[in-house]
Amino acid sequence: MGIAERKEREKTERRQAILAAAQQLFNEQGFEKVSMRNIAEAIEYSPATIYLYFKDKNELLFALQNQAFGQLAQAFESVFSIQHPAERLRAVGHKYLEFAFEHPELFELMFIMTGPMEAVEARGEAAPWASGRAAFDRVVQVMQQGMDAGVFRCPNSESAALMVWSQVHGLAALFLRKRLMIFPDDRRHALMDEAMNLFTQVLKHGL
Amino acid sequence: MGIAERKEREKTERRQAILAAAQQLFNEQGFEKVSMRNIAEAIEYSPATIYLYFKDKNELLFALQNQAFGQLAQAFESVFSIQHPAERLRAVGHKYLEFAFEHPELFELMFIMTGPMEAVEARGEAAPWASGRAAFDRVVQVMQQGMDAGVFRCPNSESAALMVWSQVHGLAALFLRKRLMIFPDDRRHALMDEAMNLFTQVLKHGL
DNA sequence: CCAAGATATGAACACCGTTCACTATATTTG
DNA sequence: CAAATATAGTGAACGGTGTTCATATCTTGG
Repeated sequence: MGIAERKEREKTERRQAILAAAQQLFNEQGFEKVSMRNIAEAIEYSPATIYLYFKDKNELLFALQNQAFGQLAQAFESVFSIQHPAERLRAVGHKYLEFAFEHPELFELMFIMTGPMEAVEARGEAAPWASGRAAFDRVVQVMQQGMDAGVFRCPNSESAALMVWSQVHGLAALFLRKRLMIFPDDRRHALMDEAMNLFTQVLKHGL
Repeated sequence: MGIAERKEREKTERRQAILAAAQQLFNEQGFEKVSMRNIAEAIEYSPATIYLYFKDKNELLFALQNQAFGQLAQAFESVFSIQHPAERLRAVGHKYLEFAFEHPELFELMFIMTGPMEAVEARGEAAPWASGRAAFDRVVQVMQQGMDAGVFRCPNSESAALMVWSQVHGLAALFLRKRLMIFPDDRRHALMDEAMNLFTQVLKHGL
């Protein structure tokens, strides 16, 4: 049945084209400009057509989010070549912030927008949101390696990873949501660097 | 000129009524249901009327945000009766998380929604966003006290406050945006507690 | 009592996500 | 090959959003 296969292939191609158009819209216009109508216009289809390939906008955002988490996990890969656990952890934090600043729209998608998570809830799978978990597991792994090497002393790699994740996420989220406007423009970045440096220092010796 | 005064008073009263209605809508229906039309309906006015008292929705949200920051700063006040700096800092973090979980809609307003910050940017004042700064300064103060007492060893109370703020904010933001769905329901809260406990532990002795 | 100013609003504009009856095309069947 | 059927796509509509503006009403100083 070569025809059925071709149809299948064409279908996923169109699905991919929709995602690509949405992705581009995200990067070039910002998440607020990503509407079903704008996406449709970009691929020269009617808005209604998108609903043949995605149940609703949340499902589309969810698919996009999964791609983004793939990219983030990819960005983490390079840190595993770093030998010392503390340096490796520091690199993970750095990669996270770097990713947030270089791809603020993907950061929105992954960590701030409610839409994709509503799709996760609507699915109600037993092991939901695998792409998010996979990215987080990279950090768990780094913590575990540090514990195994006797460098980190903590009861649980998962909670330790959550602590580190929260730290860098908090900084990135406050910045991207303009909440660091309480600081003068010229002090802002320096202050963020100081906060991060202090954190790594605290991990070593305490406050 | 008693009349002019009365007019002035009535004007601010109506402004306040609008804010109160919006506040109530926030608490009872969630931030997504707070529309100009819903607010107008609640106070039995036309939507257009609100624009006589607020330039646009962002200005209204900004006013609401300021009230929320007042409440948060208020919630921080009690920690200053705690003697030991480390315990006091721990209490600040606890208060922050408590506030986030008890008033998730106010948390949205203060730290996640883009609307209020666009109003701040539109104003372009020399010292913008004073209410946010005031709340943050409570944490700076706690850090400074710890440094003065010789308990905290860090170069700068402001960057140290930013680190602590980011830590608790990150945890609250990840939770409220449903990003902790990677954890099973029954482990979630325990894991958050562990992460917070680990952080305070790390502040003492390092990792 | 009238003119002027303050206050309020209905209707409209341009968006948004979503649905559905409908058409046009491609494929399968008789 | 023709008829029946399945697939793909869409225009128009529904109810929602923030916002603007001409119009109407009500209050007040002269």
